[in-house]
Amino acid sequence: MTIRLYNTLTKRTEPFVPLDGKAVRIYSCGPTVYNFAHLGNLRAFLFTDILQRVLRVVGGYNVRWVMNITDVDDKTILGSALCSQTWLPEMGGQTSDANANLRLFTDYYSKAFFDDLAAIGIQKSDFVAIPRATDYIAEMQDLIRRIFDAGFAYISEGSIYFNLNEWRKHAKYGRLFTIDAENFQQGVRIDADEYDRESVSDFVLWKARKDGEPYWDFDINGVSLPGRPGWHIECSAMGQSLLGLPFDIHTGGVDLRFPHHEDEIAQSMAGYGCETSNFWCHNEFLEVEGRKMSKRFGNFFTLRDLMNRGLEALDIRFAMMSAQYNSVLNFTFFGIESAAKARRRVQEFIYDLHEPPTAESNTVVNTEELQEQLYSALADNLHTPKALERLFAFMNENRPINIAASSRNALLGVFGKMNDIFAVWEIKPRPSREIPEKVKILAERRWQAKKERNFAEADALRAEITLAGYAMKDGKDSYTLENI
RNA sequence: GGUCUCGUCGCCUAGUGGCUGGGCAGAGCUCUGCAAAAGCUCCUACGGCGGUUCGAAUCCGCCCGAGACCUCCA
Repeated sequence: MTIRLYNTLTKRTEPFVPLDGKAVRIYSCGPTVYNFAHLGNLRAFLFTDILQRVLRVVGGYNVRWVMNITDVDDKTILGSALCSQTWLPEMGGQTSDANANLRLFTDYYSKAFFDDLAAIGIQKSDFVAIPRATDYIAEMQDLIRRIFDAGFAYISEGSIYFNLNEWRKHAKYGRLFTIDAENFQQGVRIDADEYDRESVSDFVLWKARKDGEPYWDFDINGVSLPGRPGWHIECSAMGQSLLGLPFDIHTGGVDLRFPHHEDEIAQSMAGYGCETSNFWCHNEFLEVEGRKMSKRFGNFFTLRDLMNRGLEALDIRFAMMSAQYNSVLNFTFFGIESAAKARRRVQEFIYDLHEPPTAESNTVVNTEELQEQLYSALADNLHTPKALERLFAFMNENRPINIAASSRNALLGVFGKMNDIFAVWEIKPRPSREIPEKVKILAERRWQAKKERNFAEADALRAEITLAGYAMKDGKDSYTLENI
């Protein structure tokens, strides 16, 4: 099925076709590993996960997915510096080698990042590579040399800058974002950078070494410029190295459109002489309890924070799918509860489909039509809310018990396909719970007591069963025991 | 100041000019000593004011309100 995606480059929703007609090459801006992933990060990663899953399952494509890890920047350097407040004992012992400290620090958060990915159902095996920026320093330097040789970079105070004024004479700057240079609000963050720049809008390609900070040697144009890469250059170099330019889809949060992605386009065009990506797809931000997530508002959460509160990662994954990726999502605790219940309802439906049919099971289901509806919703710019609506509408119209045996496998197939994308259910029979013998006996005694209308005794036994961690649910002629 | 997005049932999220979207919450019923689960039923909203139209939540205008981005925050 043809998939349509909103392309920030053309500002239109367009049918997607891989450039080489076969495999889809996706590059996603990954995390800067200076802290644990927060909800906003998760939304960005989940968006790309859904994207690549839809391309595989609905589009039938092979996908080559790369997500980078930024392990060198101001924050990671700050965090790994000697005497840093954020250095944890678990990271190991610091030495006088700043590069080694940086590695220890970012290793720690990279590992945490992979754990978080696994928790929210993103499989490492779906990536062809998860490159770390510091493993591609040579490639970045090569690109910087190319840009310099092409005349679009200059050296100042030991740093190298991209010359935007020069670049603007050759190409459009502002492909993803309407840039009105006259109206840049002056003075907010500009002063934060102590390096000299020719123009206020030039961005750094290579930052001069500072005392006590990590650095890499770099010889360019006959001079030695020890230092470290700028942020934007990382993605350009890794994208080219691992996927080749132009690739099919570049993803990231809306905030990255400018300047990060804009600069990436300029760099790659200036240095490699080619476009970066055919499609640019950006996920919107999320709000938490109606406000922008911020420590100031007390609504800033990492995945770990939420799991420590007893929330399930897959409920969070499911909740994120209740809004389309390119609209602002209001993340609330009530919303998580809603998501948890809705998710469980689907799971129960799947379990029930595995139960043996009865005499009532004679509804033949048009599974092709259902799948078509679900697929076309997802193919429509990853419209997960629409797909879920169709799924629930179907469930409302059909009870599992009534569905004919002949339809069940096909229907489970459809649910399986959905789960290949949503990845929050299990497609198998209801697991039989191992109930401790002790609890079984208590339950049996209570059932007897109840039949004898000895309710005081029954209630006492129910309390014991509850204490043991089980809920006893009475039916008409039998009861069930469930884990609490 | 510039650019842009959005205001839908208690909450969250869809939406086509006309045929009451979905989830969660809530209400009633069935069931029922209690509790829970499950099933059935109900819950007709679209920021305000004008306009276009036979008909608008959906198109146009104005207003009000919320939010985002504007040089390294996903």
